[in-house]
Amino acid sequence: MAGTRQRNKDKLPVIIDAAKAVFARNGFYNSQISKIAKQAGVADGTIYLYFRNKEEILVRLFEHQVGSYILSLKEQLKQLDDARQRLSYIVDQHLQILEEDPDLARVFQLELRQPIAEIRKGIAPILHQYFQIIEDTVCLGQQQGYFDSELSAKLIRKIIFGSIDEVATSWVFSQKNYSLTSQAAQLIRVIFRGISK
Amino acid sequence: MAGTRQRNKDKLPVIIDAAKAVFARNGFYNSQISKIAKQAGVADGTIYLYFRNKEEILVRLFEHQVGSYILSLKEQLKQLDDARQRLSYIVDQHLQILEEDPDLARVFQLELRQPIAEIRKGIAPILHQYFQIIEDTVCLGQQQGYFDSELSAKLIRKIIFGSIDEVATSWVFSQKNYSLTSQAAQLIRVIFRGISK
Amino acid sequence: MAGTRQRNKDKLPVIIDAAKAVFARNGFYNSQISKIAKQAGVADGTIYLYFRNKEEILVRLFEHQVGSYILSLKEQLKQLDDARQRLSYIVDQHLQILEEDPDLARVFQLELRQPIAEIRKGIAPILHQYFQIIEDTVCLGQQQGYFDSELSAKLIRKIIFGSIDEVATSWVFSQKNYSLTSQAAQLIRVIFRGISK
Amino acid sequence: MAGTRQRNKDKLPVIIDAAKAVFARNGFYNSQISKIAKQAGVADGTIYLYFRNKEEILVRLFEHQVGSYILSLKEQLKQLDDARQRLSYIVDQHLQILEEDPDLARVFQLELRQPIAEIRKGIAPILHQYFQIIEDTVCLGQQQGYFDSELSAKLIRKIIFGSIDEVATSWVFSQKNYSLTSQAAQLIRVIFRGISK
DNA sequence: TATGAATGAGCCTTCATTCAT
DNA sequence: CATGAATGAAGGCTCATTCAT
Repeated sequence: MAGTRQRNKDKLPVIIDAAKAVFARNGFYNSQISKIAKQAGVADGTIYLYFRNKEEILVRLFEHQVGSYILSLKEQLKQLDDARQRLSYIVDQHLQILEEDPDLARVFQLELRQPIAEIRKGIAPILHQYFQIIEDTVCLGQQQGYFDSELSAKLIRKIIFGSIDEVATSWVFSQKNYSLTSQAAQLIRVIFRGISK
Repeated sequence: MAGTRQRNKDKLPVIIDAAKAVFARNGFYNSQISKIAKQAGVADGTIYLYFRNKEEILVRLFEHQVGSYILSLKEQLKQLDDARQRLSYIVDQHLQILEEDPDLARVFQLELRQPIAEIRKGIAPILHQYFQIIEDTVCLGQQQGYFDSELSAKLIRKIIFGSIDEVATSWVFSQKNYSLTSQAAQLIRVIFRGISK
Repeated sequence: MAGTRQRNKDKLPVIIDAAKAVFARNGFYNSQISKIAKQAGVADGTIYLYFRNKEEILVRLFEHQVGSYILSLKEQLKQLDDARQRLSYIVDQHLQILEEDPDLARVFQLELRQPIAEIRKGIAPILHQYFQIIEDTVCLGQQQGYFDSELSAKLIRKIIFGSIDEVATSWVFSQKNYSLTSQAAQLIRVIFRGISK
Repeated sequence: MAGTRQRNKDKLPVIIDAAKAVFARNGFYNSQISKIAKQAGVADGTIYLYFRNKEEILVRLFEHQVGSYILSLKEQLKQLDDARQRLSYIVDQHLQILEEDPDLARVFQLELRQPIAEIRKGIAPILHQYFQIIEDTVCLGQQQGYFDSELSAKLIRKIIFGSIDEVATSWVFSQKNYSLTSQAAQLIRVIFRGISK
């Protein structure tokens, strides 16, 4: 008897957490629905009450985590007037979140890079929101006279995001025998120098 | 016509070119061996005379393109004494190669990001060679007194590669209605400022 | 709106009507229980308070419609003494009922032909009652000296039923741009000539 | 090691024969591809080298059997000048073919009645060819003055086909303890009387 | 070397049915 | 009686890989 039937519990977060763990451990391609269901303690079919298909699990996992993060990030940034402080905060938090949740880091830095149209399209809106926050912060810094106004804000965003992303990916591939956040200070220093007036 | 029958020629480069085109058009996951074989004008089984499996095609495609590039890159860098010139050259060439071959760009920036162990491991040695060239150049610049010696060369490499990579990926996703190499100058300027003494 | 919630009413006829419409529109195989439940305005589980399984819905739909028809048919036939009049009436009514209810026609002529043992067995008793009525009428006609007594009544029944059935099926497949009952007269004429003394 | 690989043998007729037997024994719905493959002595995947999907097997089985039958039927009919002889021949052969191959009879009379659009559409062209032959024969008989010209040839065809079909279906359902062809004579007599001038 | 027909393991998804509420 | 979330068995189909020719 595969467990008594659970009712009235919201299975959505349970499944998302299970998927995160399974994806991190096995990779998206090798994470069969049955594995995720088992990990979540639900039946295979139950997954499909919450998700249209396997790809959507990955997309919704991203939305779930990043969507709420963006909300709190926006809230926190309001507290800071100085664009340099804001940018610092963004980089710091980005690295900290990944370091605190290695499964999440693995899923974000590796599995989410699936070259599957449905996944890329599903992720795009949220990702672009995050890009926008960075670009807005850069623009603010330019208005405040801290950052070089001759540089394209979009290009700077690519440099910032690209740098963080590569630092994070290297850390995931490494044995994680060093702290990810410990790289934040130097990373921010280089970025600031690079884009300052 | 998807390729006339090739005879008595080495089929290896033909297959690699075919794979590049098919991967770029359909994505790795949706590029069946039979599609690649058809595009190359050979039988399905012939592919397996040259490659152990599908993953190896992607890896060898990478090795084929990047391996020879690294050789010529090393040659060119020897001609330049100034680490700043060398770094400039690296960034420039990186972007230029991708811009000149959109299929290659698509495969490198998207399809090669497969979270499949065999692919990642296969690519690693060559990729690390490329990373080493960048790090060596950074160290040289530090010795020459141009770059800040207090910064970790490895971290700087991550920033440089991460930035280029993100700029390239954005371009691939875009309608490519702007020049990729046109971004090189600003990108290099930011990097230089960021890591200069 | 696919049916407002019914309360305190016998849901059996509601479900049967819903099933008829859904079967006619989607075919038996593509008519999920959830579709029928939605159309009937009841919960999926409610269906199983009235029917053992999906097949039984089809069978009981048949019983429901044909069973009561047979009762009234027998009643009507009693009014007629002449076997020729009786047979005429049977053919007429058969076609008329189908023409008046296109959903019913579709279900009877197509969906009910499921090669599923449970369905065939469930339908058989009622269908055989109908066959018996036809055969009895034929026998009566033979006794009355109208029909050729050398012909097997059972064979004649097959010819009569087969003819009506094929005429009806053709009509269902057609765009129904002609009247089904308009074929009754000619059909009866051929049959009568065929079996008359 | 499921048997040594068979090469250069045309597996198409082998699969079709296997499908006929499996469909007859289990019904279309309960005839898994793996069952058909096993019966045919090929791998599951091999089926899909010859058929797009399960439905197509049924359709092509019909085409295979009826298509060639129609060719020979047309040939034979040419030998006969009298429309009455032709019609006799058609009915006779129809019943004889089914009686000689009980598996075929079961598939034709029961399994082929699947209310699945793809199957109905696939069968239609061939079936209509057969209908046409019957209608043409009826028309010829009308021109030759044997059959009543006031009757619609199409309606007569429905009566003829419907009658044969019902006789055949009854026989399939029966324990087959009587000869199907033995019914031909009476059936033809009734039809002739019914449609004669 | 080259072929391409054949293989068969593997998995996502559906949906009839159940049962705790 | 009624609900509808949860179940989980079942199977059609794909496609990387093999190997007799």
